[in-house]
Amino acid sequence: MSQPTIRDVARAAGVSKSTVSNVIRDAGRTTPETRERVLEAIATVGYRPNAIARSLVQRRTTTVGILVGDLANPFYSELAKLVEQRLAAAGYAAMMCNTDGHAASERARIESLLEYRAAGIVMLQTSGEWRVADELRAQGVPLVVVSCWDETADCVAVDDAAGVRLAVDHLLDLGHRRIAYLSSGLVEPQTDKARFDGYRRALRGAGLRPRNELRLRWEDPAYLTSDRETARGIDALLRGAAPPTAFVVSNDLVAIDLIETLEQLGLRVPADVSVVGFDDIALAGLARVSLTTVAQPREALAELGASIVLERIESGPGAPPRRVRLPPELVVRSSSAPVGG
Amino acid sequence: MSQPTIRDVARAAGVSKSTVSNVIRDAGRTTPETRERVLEAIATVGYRPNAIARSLVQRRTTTVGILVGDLANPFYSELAKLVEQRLAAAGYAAMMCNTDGHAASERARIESLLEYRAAGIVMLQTSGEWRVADELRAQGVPLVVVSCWDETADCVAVDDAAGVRLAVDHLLDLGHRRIAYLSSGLVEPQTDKARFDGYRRALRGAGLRPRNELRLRWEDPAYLTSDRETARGIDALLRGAAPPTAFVVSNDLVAIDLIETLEQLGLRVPADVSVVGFDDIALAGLARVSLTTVAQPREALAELGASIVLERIESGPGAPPRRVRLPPELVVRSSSAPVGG
DNA sequence: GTGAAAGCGCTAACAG
DNA sequence: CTGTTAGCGCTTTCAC
Repeated sequence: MSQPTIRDVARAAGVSKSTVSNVIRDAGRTTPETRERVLEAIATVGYRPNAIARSLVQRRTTTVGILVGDLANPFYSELAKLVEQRLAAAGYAAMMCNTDGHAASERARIESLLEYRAAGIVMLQTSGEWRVADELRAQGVPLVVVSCWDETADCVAVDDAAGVRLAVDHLLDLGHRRIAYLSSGLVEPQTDKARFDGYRRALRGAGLRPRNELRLRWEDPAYLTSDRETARGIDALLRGAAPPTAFVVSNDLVAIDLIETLEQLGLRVPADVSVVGFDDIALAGLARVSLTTVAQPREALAELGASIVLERIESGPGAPPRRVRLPPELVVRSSSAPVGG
Repeated sequence: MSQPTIRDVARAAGVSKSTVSNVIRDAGRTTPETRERVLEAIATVGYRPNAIARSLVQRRTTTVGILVGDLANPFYSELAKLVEQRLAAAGYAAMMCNTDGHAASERARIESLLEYRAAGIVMLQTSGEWRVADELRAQGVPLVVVSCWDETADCVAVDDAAGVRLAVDHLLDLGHRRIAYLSSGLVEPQTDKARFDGYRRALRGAGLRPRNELRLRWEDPAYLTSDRETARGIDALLRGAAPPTAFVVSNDLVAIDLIETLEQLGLRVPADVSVVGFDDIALAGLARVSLTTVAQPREALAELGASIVLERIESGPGAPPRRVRLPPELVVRSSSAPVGG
């Protein structure tokens, strides 16, 4: 036979279904004795509530979707873990969806979450290629975007411009004047734009003019596998007339990749070139890597992100938008040093 | 109003609920015209099937649980990603649960998955502290354990003993004779045992006697944060009468930690001491890290793990147990070198 | 080919 | 305080 139902419990305890339901949800008032009998019956028949049936009748689930671009990226997997833990603590289950960053699969995954009637959705990284937020709002499903700024939805992210400014100021303090900016397909265009703006403004603030040839982009970041074309580009840049003495990189993974590339080209980091990353993933702290970087407050991002969806789920729509911007922090390690070695 | 139901579609198309259901599932036979009308109605009312209702009536979900010890561990997050992708491709949703490696939370998470009536469960790492498999078998929920050997359930794992033997043989070839074994709380006791056995047998095979003082254990691995006590232990060992010239470590993360510790103690790797890890996480391949290690076939582990649960879910119980052991592969990088530098 | 009817397991009024 | 009733949205016989 299949799983025992509330009905089996009722029979075993000699009461009605509703009484059983009442003691399970401890709603209504039940005599201690009946309650006891029901509890016993539950134990003897080995009853386990059916969340599916409950969801159907209540017309709301306790499932929230977590959409993540690349779960193999340590920054996101850590965020995902933290969000999941917070949700679980509140009694929600997390449906995890890896989107690969493609709008198409993002769409498909959201469609699927809607069929499962997810009570809310947390996105870590969004393709930004279509109006997810509007779509979900139309369905009445709360959405919060974590770790990247989104004008159309609740979101919690680090202050990207301020973070990059921290990085640039640090390099300026070290005497660097020709500071390049390297971005990558690993960060959303929106976020990248904000970070680049921070870079530009920081330079301007120091009376320096951002130069176009110092803005680089690693289009298809093969993540820990330096690609040759970019390496050549960097090589050319460094052999040019006014080579950069430092790089601000929009992402730790790419920063580490850059360091590898530089060292393959025979340059020493930080003696010849300084590199500053963004994120402060665990890897950056390794003695062998020791990357100076801008740390994102991951715990806070996850905690707030989860809290906001839960709040929206539980207090219904109509609450004012919540957009939180958290302060970044510079972590100085040994990939940056005074200019000129 | 809330989401449109099959009933709204029926009304809009001027047919019955069952006819709509038939075209959705394309079961039964429907006239092309009726079918067309229904499809149109679906589009106009904006109908989206309710997976919850469907699951309830069919008494089976298309949800599978993924239990992972630590999603922040890159080895597991990559496995989790691969498993999720495979499941999604087959039309299943993944409920992700981080267990922290504690039996208590593992239990709680499984309880929750059972309430959601998960159709199957994939475990990446198990606490091994209670009989999960029996519990689940009693409930009729397929379980497959990925990446660690489990006698009581379907499982797919690398051949641990063979992997460590590869590592030891490599070190023997390099002339090492005093080879230490360092294990850690990061790997399940079961797995650790198998790996240690491989180590012992490999030594014996070379006519060497495994010595107790060369077996170390990093009890509470602070993962990328060398703890002092262990550092002292290693220091003592290396200053002893017959210090090891090489370490086989049961896990890459710990191997990297060990390298950091050794370098802090003033030893050079691999000049003074060789280190071989296990897993081949992305990190190990970084030029700055360049860890010689035993690679696990992650894609194959994930692919097989997912395929096996799906098979069990779809073909019901009674199928013979499936226990797959995959061959490991040695990846030689620069943390190992001939003895004596 | 299509529709009517009977639930899946549970909750939520509402009577008693 | 407990039981009866009426569904939640869908699938699935089984008549027509």
